[in-house]
Amino acid sequence: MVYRRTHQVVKRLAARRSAILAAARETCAEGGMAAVQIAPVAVRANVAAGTVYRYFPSKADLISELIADVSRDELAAIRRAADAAPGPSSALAAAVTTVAVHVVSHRKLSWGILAEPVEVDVTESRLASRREIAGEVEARIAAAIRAGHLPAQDTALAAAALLGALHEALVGPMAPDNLEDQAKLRDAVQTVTLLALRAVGVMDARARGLVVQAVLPTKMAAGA
Amino acid sequence: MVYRRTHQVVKRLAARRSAILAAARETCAEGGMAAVQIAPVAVRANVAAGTVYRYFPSKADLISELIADVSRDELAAIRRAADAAPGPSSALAAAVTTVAVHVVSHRKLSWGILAEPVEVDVTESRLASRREIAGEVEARIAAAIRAGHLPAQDTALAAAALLGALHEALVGPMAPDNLEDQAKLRDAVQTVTLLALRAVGVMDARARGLVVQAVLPTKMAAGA
DNA sequence: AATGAGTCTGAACTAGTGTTCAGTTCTTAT
DNA sequence: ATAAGAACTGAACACTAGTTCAGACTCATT
Repeated sequence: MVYRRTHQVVKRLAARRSAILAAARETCAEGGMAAVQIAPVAVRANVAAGTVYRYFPSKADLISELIADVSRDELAAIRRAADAAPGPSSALAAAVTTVAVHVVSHRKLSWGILAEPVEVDVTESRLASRREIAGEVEARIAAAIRAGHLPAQDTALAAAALLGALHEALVGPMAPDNLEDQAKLRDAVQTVTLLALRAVGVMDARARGLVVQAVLPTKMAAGA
Repeated sequence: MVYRRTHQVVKRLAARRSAILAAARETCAEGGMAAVQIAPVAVRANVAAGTVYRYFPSKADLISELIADVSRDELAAIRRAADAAPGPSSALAAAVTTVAVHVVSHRKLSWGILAEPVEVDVTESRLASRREIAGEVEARIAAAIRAGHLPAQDTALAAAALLGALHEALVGPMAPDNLEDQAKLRDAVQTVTLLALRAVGVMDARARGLVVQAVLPTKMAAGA
């Protein structure tokens, strides 16, 4: 007798896998990466600890997938925002604003995905995630340069620096902790976006205009 | 009979303490923070594991002191460089350049001090360290603003963003890994310093001049 | 219904390190 | 020289989480 997975079973398995990943994501959003331990995640996903290992070979794999997952969403949001912009400069501004809004909206999650200490080795996955996001930003910078809106420069270094500025100022340990207030949060996003754009050579006055344009239509409390 | 510590003994104890800290520092510089474990550090300092605990209550304390120690040196170097500059703008450029040169010269150590995962909790100490450095940079930014060389802005956020840009571009996982080459390393430092200064509003042409001035006199391979 | 393959459970196992402490060695003061 | 306090040693201990696995359960096939 050959046992064959019925469609229903396949769906259930997929659902369970998603549930585990979702539980990990929620746990990370609430308590940071340190809280993402097998036992609590399993409880949250309504499975036993051992079951997690039927879906993910190890904790490192689970977290790596979590990172990839979150990055995928982030990247999609960046592309959507940038593609909707009228020109290369606004596209760059939109991309940067999107990142800024995302990280302030889910600070613990972002911190966990980006930089928070983890016991297991997820450097590979984090690196890939950063490369994806940085690559997208780099492409937008390059486009703005080609359009003559920015001075020629090392786009890879510029993209890395730009993202580093956003992250450190908005989600790092130095980030202001009173960002509960919507107005202040908005201010912070605008200020940092402005800084980031100036860094790559957008003229100050022009940058202000772009940032205001880009921030206004963005939903500040955009869901995951 | 009262045992009293003789001067010689006091000196030996202090020397041993320093030796342990130095061993920790070297270990971190070579293998990152992950390599800073009690046993290896003890071996390197020529003491037994237990002895470490006569000088530091716990590993967390040891690492915290290490972080404070490195930060102290860094801060001193920044102040020295900035104070030697002729005006507020050059002082800021000198400060930024100093940070850039330091981090690229000791990348593993910097990464370990700044952000590398550690098992024990050293967030307090890292936060303090960042606040010190950021505070100094912030003061220099504020001075340049007062002198009318920079537009008014949130100096705290600007300092955080500026340092974030340097760190991410030069020591983070995205940093180019071919920085062995002195020339490329120098280029990277210049490029990123330029970006950082532009971010806070230094005009592009002026920034180039300041950076060249600041980079030239700096010893690229400055010792710890 | 019976059967066997697939899946789930959760207590037990494992591994790697920080930490302790009884015994040893060194130093000081008489 | 000797006693007592201080410092040092390093093997043993403890703790924390990730991982495993034998048995229980569920589901597809005949």
